[in-house]
Amino acid sequence: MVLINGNSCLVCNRSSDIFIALKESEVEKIDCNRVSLRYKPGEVIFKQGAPVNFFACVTSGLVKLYIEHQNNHNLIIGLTRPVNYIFDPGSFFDNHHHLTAVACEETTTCLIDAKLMKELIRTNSDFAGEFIKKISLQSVRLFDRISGYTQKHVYGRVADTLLYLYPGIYGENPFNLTLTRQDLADMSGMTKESVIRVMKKFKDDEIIRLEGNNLEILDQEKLEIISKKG
Amino acid sequence: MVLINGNSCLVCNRSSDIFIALKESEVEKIDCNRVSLRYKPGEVIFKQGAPVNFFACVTSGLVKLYIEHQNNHNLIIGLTRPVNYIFDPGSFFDNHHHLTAVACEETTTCLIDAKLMKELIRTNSDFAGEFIKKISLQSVRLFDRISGYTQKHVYGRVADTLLYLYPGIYGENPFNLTLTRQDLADMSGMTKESVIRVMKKFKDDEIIRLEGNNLEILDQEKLEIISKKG
DNA sequence: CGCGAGCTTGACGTTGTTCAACTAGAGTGG
DNA sequence: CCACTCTAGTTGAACAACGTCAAGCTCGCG
Repeated sequence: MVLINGNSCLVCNRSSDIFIALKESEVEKIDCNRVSLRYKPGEVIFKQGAPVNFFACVTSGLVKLYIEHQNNHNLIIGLTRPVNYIFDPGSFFDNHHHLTAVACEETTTCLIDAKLMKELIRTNSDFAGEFIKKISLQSVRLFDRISGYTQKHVYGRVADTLLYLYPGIYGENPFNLTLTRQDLADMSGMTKESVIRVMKKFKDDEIIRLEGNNLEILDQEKLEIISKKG
Repeated sequence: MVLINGNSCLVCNRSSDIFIALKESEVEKIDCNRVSLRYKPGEVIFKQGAPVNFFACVTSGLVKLYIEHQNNHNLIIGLTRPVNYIFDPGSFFDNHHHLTAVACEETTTCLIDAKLMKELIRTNSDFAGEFIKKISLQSVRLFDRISGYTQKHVYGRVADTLLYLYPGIYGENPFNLTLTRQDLADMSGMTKESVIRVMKKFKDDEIIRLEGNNLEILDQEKLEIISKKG
């Protein structure tokens, strides 16, 4: 990873939306206590179990957040696209990460000293409110996704994952899939072989078009039906 | 449900621990804006999809929180024992419940006007901080449980559930199981038939003692091994 | 050119669901 | 006080879904 501290937070058009709750003097404080870094695909931003030293704000690229499991079977609980802070609930709970964050593409993040963020939360209740909203949003999304893990069959789960990818993560429709098949499996709670088989079925049924890593959702409506039916 | 408004919050020994962040005048405000109700087993406290009108604090009994699913297959994401607020992230996100809360035993709750709570969060940043901590704690617990849903086999999942019940939910060891087999299934992401079969195996292996709804954990250590191994 | 990582495919076996039948106990009404 | 109904729990058999394993493929890179 490479240090690339650029513009001040005050003029950065990549600043997070939770900053609206901050006064200019507070943003300046953040500017003085941040580091901007560049990560290559596969590089770890923070690791489950490690103490929380900073808050990371993704300013470009794509980051996967997952729970590590013994036998290489991780569970990806979400992806973070710019511009967004990575909200690991462990930051507030026991000061240890409960998630691992890894760059999936060439990614840049701003790291901000955790003590400063916590102080701002303690002193600025509007900012605290924004934080509560963000954490809640993440929980709600998690609810939506996990209810599928146990209840739905593989087709429904892959459909869920594809609908999460577009339009949520990749904004355009054919898009270049920067996640591996294993990542898709870890997002859906299944094996990569099953992902491949389901995707092949979707391709045969002309629900998607897939060539290598170029993926196009052809029939979003049908995907939604499959997602609902399980 | 029956109205049973009792003592003032100021002298109630059942007040939630997040109240430590409140000034006396703020607690008094809450006291004026609350209702205490009694629920019978099976009664709904709030329902997924409904607007958030109040915050519920469980003062006695046991409450299950679940995500509703089409075909009667719910997913219980947690249980709430007194004295604790029920933290539905929807309260902060879009003002609609994303969970259903149902009493499992004879249960009493204090309902507090949502507007007041939100105002206190907005004006008292210590209180907001306590809220963030609570929501985070809930998320972390959820992480621990959901990672098991997709990765573990039925034995590991039931072991998880039993270890969550004791000592977390039922404080004493033999205990009277007030949850149904279906509830255990909904907590473990499986069918009630499978729960019964697994529990029978545990019984045969003398890991638990089970007579009707009287359950004793005989070998907690072995349960932990099964939980880890999956 | 050869190596390795990621992807794909097929055969096979296990796990856990489904379905159906049966039991036990609690509540109800004659 | 006894039939009745209803719900929760239990058991067994059959089947399908999905994971496992093993082999082969593709493509980028040294």
